[in-house]
Amino acid sequence: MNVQKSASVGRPRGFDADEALESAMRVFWQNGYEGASLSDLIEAMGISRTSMYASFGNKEELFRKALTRYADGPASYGAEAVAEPAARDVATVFLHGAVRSATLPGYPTGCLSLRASLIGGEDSQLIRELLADWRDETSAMLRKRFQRAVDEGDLPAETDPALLTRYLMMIGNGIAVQAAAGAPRDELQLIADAVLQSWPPVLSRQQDER
Amino acid sequence: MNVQKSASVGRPRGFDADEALESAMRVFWQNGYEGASLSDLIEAMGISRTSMYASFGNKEELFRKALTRYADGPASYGAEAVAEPAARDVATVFLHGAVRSATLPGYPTGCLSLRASLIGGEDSQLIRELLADWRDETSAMLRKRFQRAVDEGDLPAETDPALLTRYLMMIGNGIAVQAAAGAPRDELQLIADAVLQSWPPVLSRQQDER
DNA sequence: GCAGTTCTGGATCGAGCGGTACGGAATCAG
DNA sequence: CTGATTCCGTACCGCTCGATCCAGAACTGC
Repeated sequence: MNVQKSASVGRPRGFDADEALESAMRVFWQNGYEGASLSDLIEAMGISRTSMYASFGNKEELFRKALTRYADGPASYGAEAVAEPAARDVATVFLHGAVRSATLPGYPTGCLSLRASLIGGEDSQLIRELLADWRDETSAMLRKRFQRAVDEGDLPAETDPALLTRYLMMIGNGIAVQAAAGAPRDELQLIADAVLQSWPPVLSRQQDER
Repeated sequence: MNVQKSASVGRPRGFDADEALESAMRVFWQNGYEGASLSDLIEAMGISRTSMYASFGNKEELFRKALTRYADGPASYGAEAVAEPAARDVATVFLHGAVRSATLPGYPTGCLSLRASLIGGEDSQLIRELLADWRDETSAMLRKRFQRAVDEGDLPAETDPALLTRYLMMIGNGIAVQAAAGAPRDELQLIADAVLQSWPPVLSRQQDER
């Protein structure tokens, strides 16, 4: 399932599979799944088509591996956030992580998941489902964490953990889009701080405020 | 520049150009620019390739016309918002419009601009610039409106109109992404109301709150 | 040195892309 | 009816897409 190991016998591999995957991740991050052609990918990876297929399977599997690398690297802030001791800290780490990840120097701006998933023809259906699954995993983590916070009295008893999660993910998505549109890190940082100033948000299902 | 009018002499056009453009808009909305192939488009429009080229020019011009239709129709809430009498009303109309537009029954969820612009190869560079220009127009409208509100004392004197605009656009983008991810309208409505509860946001450039 | 195995680069595949050429169909003015 | 004009459907263009074939290069064990 993982990257094909270079065998002990036979001609040794002429490139570093880890560096090649890093390069592929950046191309997918910049151009999305369909927007990244094989020619783009192998040029950035510095290897030939044949080597890519031998080492990574095909384009779809290459993307899966690049996404795993992304989730464990630049986008690991979700897992870090839920480990925080208080709900407010969870939100703080999550949003600051979103800002940092979306404006990493030397990397494309915004979020790989968003860039790759929003659009596409029928053939990238599997990719969109893969990315939806990944986002659902993050959502589930946050929801359980906020449920725990409610149980512990860390959040008001009437808090809806699922809705609060959606609120936080929505802000994170907005940050990623603005970063992709060219917003500088310091402005996004100020915006994230402003959002955190009114934590927790007033998400009442009962009354309509307007 | 606009849709080629059907001439007075010769064989009359066998389809309604307005209905065809509406169908094309939906396909672009659903699949983005590159994700919508000519075959998809003409099938949805119910016309042949030749008729599309004769009436709309080419794929890029068809998209431009679909975008204009989108901006004047489902996405006209930006222009409506800046006509409101107070800054708070501007934000309210803008966010409620974003929620409504992103969850219109019978239309794709989310925002056409986002779906079409986030990714793509080099050939869709012009399209991304076109969409960036459109978003910049909306930004400029809001910024000027908020500047006026500051001048009129409707907003605190230390408010940065550009940053406040970015904040509002960021929330709108987040709503669109969440809608595209399947969030129901009522949840997004609650989230938008929660954002509006803490209006105006505390966007101080001077002090860092953390 | 020699077989066996693995990696590599170039040529190439079928499919789908956006776009076009062309002849027939439908309508106008006379 | 005739000729001019315009619309429409089919077949096709060159190109790029993801993916594969194949011969040769580079390494290990013997």
